[in-house]
Amino acid sequence: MAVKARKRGRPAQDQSQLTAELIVLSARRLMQENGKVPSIRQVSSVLGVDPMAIYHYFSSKSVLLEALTISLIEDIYDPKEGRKWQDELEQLCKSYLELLRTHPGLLETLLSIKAFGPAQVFNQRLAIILAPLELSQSAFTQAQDLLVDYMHGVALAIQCNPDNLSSNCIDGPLSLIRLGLESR
Amino acid sequence: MAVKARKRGRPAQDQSQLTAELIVLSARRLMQENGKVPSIRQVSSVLGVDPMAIYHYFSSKSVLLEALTISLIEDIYDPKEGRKWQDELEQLCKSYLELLRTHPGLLETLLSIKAFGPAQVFNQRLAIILAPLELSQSAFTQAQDLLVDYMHGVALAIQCNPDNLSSNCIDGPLSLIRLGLESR
DNA sequence: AATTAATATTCTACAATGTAGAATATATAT
DNA sequence: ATATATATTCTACATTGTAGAATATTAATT
Repeated sequence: MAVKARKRGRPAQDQSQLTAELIVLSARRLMQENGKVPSIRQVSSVLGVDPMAIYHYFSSKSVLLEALTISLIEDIYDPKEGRKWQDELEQLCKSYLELLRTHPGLLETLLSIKAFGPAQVFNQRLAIILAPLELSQSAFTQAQDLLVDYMHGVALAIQCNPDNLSSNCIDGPLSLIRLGLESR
Repeated sequence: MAVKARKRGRPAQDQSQLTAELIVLSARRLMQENGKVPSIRQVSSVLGVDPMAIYHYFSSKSVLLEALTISLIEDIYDPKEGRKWQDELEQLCKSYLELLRTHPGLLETLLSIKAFGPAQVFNQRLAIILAPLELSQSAFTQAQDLLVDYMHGVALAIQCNPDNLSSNCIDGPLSLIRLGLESR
């Protein structure tokens, strides 16, 4: 039997309602399954709904992708007090990378976000981790800029070469950065 | 008067002939003018030719973009002997960035290229520049991996935020990397 | 010179995509 | 009871990459 086609117009209360969260969740799952940004039609299809229904909740696809991207924040490693900053740094970086690796195609969205997104959270937590080093303002900013852009570069490389590259490829470069930081 | 529509079939000898180079050149110019990867139809339009004519020279759009990307190699800074490695490094990085900044949308193509592309040239010239430092094999690879991926990350950031960012944003991070290298 | 094959091109057409705008059915407010 | 707001489907369009066929010119073969 075919899935019963929904009627036109606002659905009755017993009918399942669409929500922004549901849409983001479906898009996110599709993204992880297929390794790429899904089309609006694909998202609407798994929700059993007309493509245009999505636009009641998100004014455009890029707005939906922004919401999706912001929802990834919760998966970023949250540093604990009183551990070696070197280890914390590695964990933060790898969780961030893992996030981007498992959600390919979001980099450009992420970098275009004006609001408080994953990149800002990364920077914020990086600040906490590097605090014990008591770097000068400028030295800290240098490290921050270097690290976050390096992460994005690696994420892109992994995205374009998923088979040859893993998150471990940052180990060497990270140790070089640590060296630079320690010699301040 | 309208541009006289070309006849179907192979053109006579006096007619201007299409070439792979001409196509790449047109695509490249369009890319710089419009700040994004052109559609096949746009390219064919400035060449006064049917879209499908392009496919006689390139089997797919991505193959054309690869050719375009490889043609950018000639714009990468070629380091001179006997200068300070720090200055040469900066020049190499900035020329590479400039290249990517003026040809937005090629990053993914660039990173997918199996053949000898701009990224390989960057790495090669980096090796020449860093030679005087006499780094260990592993230290050198670390620096190489860090730098090239950092460049790509910055390029992406600039691409997503062309108004707020310039090539100078690498100055701080570069000095941190130099510090790491000098302490080897 | 005649015929055949290769080459360079246009033409037609299709599927996928984002999304504008209208129609419609239900819920809520007045 | 009526009007307005809300949530949805329907229809339609422009853009894009590109497959496949038709066609005109050139080059190779007989």
